[in-house]
Amino acid sequence: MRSQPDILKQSGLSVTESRKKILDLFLDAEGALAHADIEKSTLSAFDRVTVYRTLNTFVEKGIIHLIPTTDNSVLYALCRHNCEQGRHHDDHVHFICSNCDKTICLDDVTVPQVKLPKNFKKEQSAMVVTGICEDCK
Amino acid sequence: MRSQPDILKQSGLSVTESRKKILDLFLDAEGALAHADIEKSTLSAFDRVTVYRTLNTFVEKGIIHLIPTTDNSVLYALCRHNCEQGRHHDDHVHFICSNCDKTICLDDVTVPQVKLPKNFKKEQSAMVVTGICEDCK
DNA sequence: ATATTATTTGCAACATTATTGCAATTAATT
DNA sequence: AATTAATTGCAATAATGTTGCAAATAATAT
Repeated sequence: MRSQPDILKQSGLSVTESRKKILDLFLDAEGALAHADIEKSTLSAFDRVTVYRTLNTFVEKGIIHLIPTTDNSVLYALCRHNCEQGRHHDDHVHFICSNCDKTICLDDVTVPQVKLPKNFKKEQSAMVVTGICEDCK
Repeated sequence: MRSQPDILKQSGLSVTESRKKILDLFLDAEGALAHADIEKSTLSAFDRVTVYRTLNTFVEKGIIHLIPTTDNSVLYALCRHNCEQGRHHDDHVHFICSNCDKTICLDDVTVPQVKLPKNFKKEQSAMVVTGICEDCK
């Protein structure tokens, strides 16, 4: 298993306290994290701005990916598979539990292909399923 | 074709200027609208707060539905099919053009079923495809 | 190991987006 | 037309996100 310094170096990033700590949170998290979760977990050890910048950097480098939501929130989750900068192999379904509100990456459930109307060209597709997760059942 | 007063009355809502106007915008729109679009289109005829409240009310009543996005934006689109309060038959794929940024409801493309892991219970599912739309091709 | 260079961080200020209470207005009901 | 109920606008507040710049830290070269 790769350590945070490895992951950071592989992405060409300086290894800093905040990046290590935030990456740790993702490695430990079962599901997705929001900016607010990270601020809470780090007990404001870092400035809000640092958290924003770190998350953006991680997305750019393909360490984490964005998850679609229907409210005005931004959710991030680790790219478990081999994502590269820019091109994500983020082809799994996301599950949002309507009871505990956790967002879980269903890494083994692949987003199915759909046939688009003529003259539409697909780049990426994402799928979000809401319902009751295994823990809340 | 139903007029805005009909739609509003059927949902048990008072017929007001702002609701008629905002509903009109959705009826005319080809795709999805954001709060900002509505403020722009109404040229600030209504207070921002009214727009927020109207959109929330429309979602509650099943007149419009939310579309998942990966940025911190909230997108709304008309429920073309027979949505009821609470239960949406919002089973079509949404397409976001990465060139013109428009969001289009692909009413004829149904969200495919996926098999969830054991102990997950599905309620709703949504799918968003990004790419180049027919107009930008 | 230390000095230099490059990168990152924190602070302050600002911008945008969203929410709440309450009085005034408008719509629905009698 | 009068009464009641619902909606709106305003003001204040909260939450969320961005930018410039100096100080601090990490990476690199000596």
